Amino acid sequence: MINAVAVAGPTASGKTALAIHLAKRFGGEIVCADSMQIYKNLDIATAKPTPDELSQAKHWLVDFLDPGEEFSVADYVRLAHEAVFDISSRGKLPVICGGTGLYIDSLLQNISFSEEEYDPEIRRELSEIAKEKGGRYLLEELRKIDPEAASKLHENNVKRIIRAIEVYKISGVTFTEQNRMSRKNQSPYRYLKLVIIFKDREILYQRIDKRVDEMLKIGLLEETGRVLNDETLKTASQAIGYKELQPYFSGEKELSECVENLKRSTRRYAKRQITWFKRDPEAVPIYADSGDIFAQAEELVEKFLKGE
RNA sequence: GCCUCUGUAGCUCAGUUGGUAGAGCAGGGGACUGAAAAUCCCCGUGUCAUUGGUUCAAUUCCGAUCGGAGGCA
Repeated sequence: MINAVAVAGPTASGKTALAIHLAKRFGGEIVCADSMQIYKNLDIATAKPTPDELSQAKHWLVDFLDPGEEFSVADYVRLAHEAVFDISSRGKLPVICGGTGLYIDSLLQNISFSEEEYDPEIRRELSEIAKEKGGRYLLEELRKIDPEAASKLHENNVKRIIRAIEVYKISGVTFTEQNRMSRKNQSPYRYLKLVIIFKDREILYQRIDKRVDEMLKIGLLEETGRVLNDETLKTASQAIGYKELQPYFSGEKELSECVENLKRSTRRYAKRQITWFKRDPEAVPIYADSGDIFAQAEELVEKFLKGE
């Protein structure tokens, strides 16, 4: 079994600083678990670790992918396993840090993803059908092949319906069955998953507002201008920041209004992250509004490394 | 000082020809296996400013008081 520590939590909760602290304290290296910080050139909006922070601990999977490239959990898990194995093989402690719950859990729980099991062509066709006949129709199609998956999806969630049908069309295995299979391989990790919690959400929201203002000061507008001109962007164009500021660049809205929207989007994102993290019974909470998260985390990691 | 308008959910407001009220936004809860910073679902009780009066019944009508906005001088 490989020991690994994960630092999770909502955006602006202080994950980056905590992970660096733990890496220094326990001889660790950081593996990023953030779906946006992986991209090159998107620095400010993604709150990527600064050059100074990057120099304090070795980081993996940050700032390495061209923003024109597509990326998915499957890609992430493959690369992250490699990184964790590499770190561990040299006697260092892998510290997985990021806000993308799906990535963290898929890695730690060793969810299996087979090769090449997605097809943009099928997605395009299915989304055409959804547009013409509606999500309800697609959902009924799915019900014929995988009633269990269909029962869990709402007709408006076209993206998920499409994915479930796609899996069956490509592999002949239902989405439900495929998910079951994906959990068959035991995890090679013994892990401690820390989650930063704010009991008083207002405090987190204040930090978010402050950080957005800070991003604007250090050049978020310039970065956004560059990003908006780049039409090759795929996944990266979904990053919070650029899409909220876009109406300012097109002259449709005042900057102040866009900034408010950006703060709101970030708050809502944080809320979704909180929902994700708090349902995991394995997560160990550390409380950010009632004390020193460094000290709390250190103590927990020490115990974990000792074997309990 | 006088006149007019106004005071209803955190905010902006609607409404009840008198039977204790509802939208948008904000916010809250939840789902989540190849786009996940994405995608999707669910959630509106609040001293109807305060205080008297009329009434079987007042947030709704009347008076006073206290806020706010505008006008006159």
